[in-house]
Amino acid sequence: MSVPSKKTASKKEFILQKAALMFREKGFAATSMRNLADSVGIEAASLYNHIRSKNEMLESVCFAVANRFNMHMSLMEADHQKSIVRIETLLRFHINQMIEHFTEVTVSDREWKHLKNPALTNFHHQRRMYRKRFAAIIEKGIKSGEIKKIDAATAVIIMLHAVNGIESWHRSKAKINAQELENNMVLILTNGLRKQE
Amino acid sequence: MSVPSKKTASKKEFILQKAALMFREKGFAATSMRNLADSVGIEAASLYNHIRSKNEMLESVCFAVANRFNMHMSLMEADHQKSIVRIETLLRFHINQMIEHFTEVTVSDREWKHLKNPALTNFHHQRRMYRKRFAAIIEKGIKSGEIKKIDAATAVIIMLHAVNGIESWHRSKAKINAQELENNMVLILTNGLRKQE
DNA sequence: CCTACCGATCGGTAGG
DNA sequence: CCTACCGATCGGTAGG
Repeated sequence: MSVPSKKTASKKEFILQKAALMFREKGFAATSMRNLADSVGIEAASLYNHIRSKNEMLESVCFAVANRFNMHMSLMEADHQKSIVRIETLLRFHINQMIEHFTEVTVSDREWKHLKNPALTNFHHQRRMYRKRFAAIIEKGIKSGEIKKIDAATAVIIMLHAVNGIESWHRSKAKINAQELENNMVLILTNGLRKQE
Repeated sequence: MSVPSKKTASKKEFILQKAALMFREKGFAATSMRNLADSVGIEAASLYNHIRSKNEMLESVCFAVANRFNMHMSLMEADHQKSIVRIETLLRFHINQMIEHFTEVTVSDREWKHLKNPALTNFHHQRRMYRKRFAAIIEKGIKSGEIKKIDAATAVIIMLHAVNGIESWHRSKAKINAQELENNMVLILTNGLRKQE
């Protein structure tokens, strides 16, 4: 049968999950199809009944993540809010995505450079566009006087990278809960560390 | 001659520089000794007259970086200053290291998981200790009332990861200069985004 | 989903 | 610093 049954469809999902886990733990290049097959419980050759190539799996992960962020950005742009509220909403979305889809988001962020063209160029372009849209929101807040006069592009890269710190939180033992983490991050990034007199 | 001459010593440095560049661009696992040999201009086998193994080169890079950060932390602990000043000094040091030693610092941060034991355990331990010392400085500032009551561990991971954003700045075309970047980062991270009324 | 296998490439060594 | 080569492993295919 060339039409995939429900069973093979979910098996493909299972393989993609395992692949994402290994890509995060060992990196894309250091993950072999034989490693992956072992963790799935089949022979390496059998993987190719479900997926086309190692690279196709990376594409699945990266674009699934990119789509979610782009969708959210479009939603936010349509709903008119004060800039400071939008920035806080964006931050909270990034934090939530990092917690709820930890493996996928981390793989997408760290391993996308191993994509091949045309996926590589496409992904890179989406990434730059997303940051431009983020910077535009901050610039609007500067013009309206809600936000300090800072370099918007610098603010964006700080926000986006700071959120990656959740990786350390994720692995930590004595950790605060997710809600506290979120509130602490938003507070530090929007209001800073220094106590106001 | 078993004693290396000045010439072979500097050739080793040259190889290590090229290796660091490739580790950053393609990742450690995706860099082959033949790739590296090509960029150095010799045969792959000849590399082994200068270095012992691929992994040894990664160790050189990672521990050179770790040593610099640990040294600076010890210097700071000896020089008594207000917490907020210390945090700002730490931040500026991280930013400067990221700019001045961009390749090495990035490789150390992103590829250290490919180290083998005992180097892996050693490096991991140094990393955790560094973050603890950083957190202790923040906690002292909270107790003295200079710093907001936030989770110190969260503040540390935000700072350390935010600084990695310099990678994006480094690749950017229309970029602000290094001093502006530093000042913007320190301002945003210590005083936040929101304009005070 | 498996056995059997492909050509390519890997890190590294022997010997000069 | 090179030629020649090692065993191991890579992503992927043929054929059932």
